[in-house]
Amino acid sequence: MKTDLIVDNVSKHISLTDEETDLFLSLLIEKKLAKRELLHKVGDVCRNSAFVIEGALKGYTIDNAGGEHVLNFAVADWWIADMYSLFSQKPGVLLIEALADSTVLLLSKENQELLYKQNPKFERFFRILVENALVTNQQRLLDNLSLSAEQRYLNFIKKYPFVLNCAPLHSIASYLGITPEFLSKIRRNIAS
Amino acid sequence: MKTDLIVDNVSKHISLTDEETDLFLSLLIEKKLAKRELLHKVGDVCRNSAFVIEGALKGYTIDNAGGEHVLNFAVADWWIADMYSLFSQKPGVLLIEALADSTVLLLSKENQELLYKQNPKFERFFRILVENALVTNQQRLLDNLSLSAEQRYLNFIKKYPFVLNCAPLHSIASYLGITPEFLSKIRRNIAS
DNA sequence: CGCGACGTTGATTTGCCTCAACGATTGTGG
DNA sequence: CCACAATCGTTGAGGCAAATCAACGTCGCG
Repeated sequence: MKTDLIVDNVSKHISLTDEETDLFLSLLIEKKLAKRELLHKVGDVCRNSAFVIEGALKGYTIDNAGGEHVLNFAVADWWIADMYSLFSQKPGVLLIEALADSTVLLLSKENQELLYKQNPKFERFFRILVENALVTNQQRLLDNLSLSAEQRYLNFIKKYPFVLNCAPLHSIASYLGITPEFLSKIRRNIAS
Repeated sequence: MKTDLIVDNVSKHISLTDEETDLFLSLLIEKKLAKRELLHKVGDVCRNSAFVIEGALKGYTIDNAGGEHVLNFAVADWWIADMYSLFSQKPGVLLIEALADSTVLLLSKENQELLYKQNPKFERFFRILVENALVTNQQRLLDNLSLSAEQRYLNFIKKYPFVLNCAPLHSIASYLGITPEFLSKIRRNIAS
């Protein structure tokens, strides 16, 4: 199991002894996903956080009219889950799907709670993780309220250039809150 | 100092002994704000979380064109801060302003860190607080991506009816991502 | 090979914005 | 306690950003 990435990820916010690292790693399960495979679907209770080792995923909803709305992407070194469902243990509202063949490490809700009990450091780590996610989300909300579609797209490719390589354009359009057709027109304008 | 409200708020997520409650309360500072007074402004480093005892506040940005964009409201029993600045201790991006004469309890960043060190329960409490804020934010993002302005307004008055009483309509319009004029027209349609 | 997913283009429509103007409140200095 | 200004909510006319609809070429894949 490739564990360097996740150990580094955790070590960015808390420092672990060798024993703590071993405990943490012992609670993870590796899972491979084929392109288009679902990690989570609407109505299921989300039992795991997923840390991406390789590949890419998207979290999204489907509205009454069948339209897809992308809440987030996740690539290597990112965490993803249906957080509403994970935190509340109620049926989830998201689909989480692999955009390419991917490998993730799963940490179950029970093991996460176990970590919290065993060592407050882990509670600290996940607090910081969620804090950062919240700030990123707030900034995205403000961007959606204040910027044009073209400015949002330019922000996006500056902030997440690597996502351009693994996510189809219509998913990026959905993430930005516009139609694929309009994104196509934006890209034409920028190119010229 | 009126402390029942905040003790209840904390007790929703963790259970405290009398000593822990006393410690927590001893770290709070009461602050009164007049209508239009700022709790935080752009460029300042945010040094406190604020818990609202009475009144109402809004957190917002001002764009290059002078337009106001409301990120969030806070009424009694809610927490508010420039979270980007609070977490990173870098200069903030938000204005936080009292919509009416208000009373808040301030918990400084240092005291918050002190609580974390003294007792992991508090780290747990704030983790859960941020988790809930994140989920609410994600839902709002999805609503903005998938619903019409009218549907967002109807959602808003259903979810936060009490905010209608204390926030001016142009701030609510800004929160919803529309102009005051258009909100006015939506309200006319709904009334008929 | 043939089908479905993807990205693009053009024509048309629409949800929401801009601008300008108007009463009704609120609040504030003289 | 009044006069005047500022804020607030609303209305209508006109405009624009982005959606919708329909069509087409390309590619990867079963």
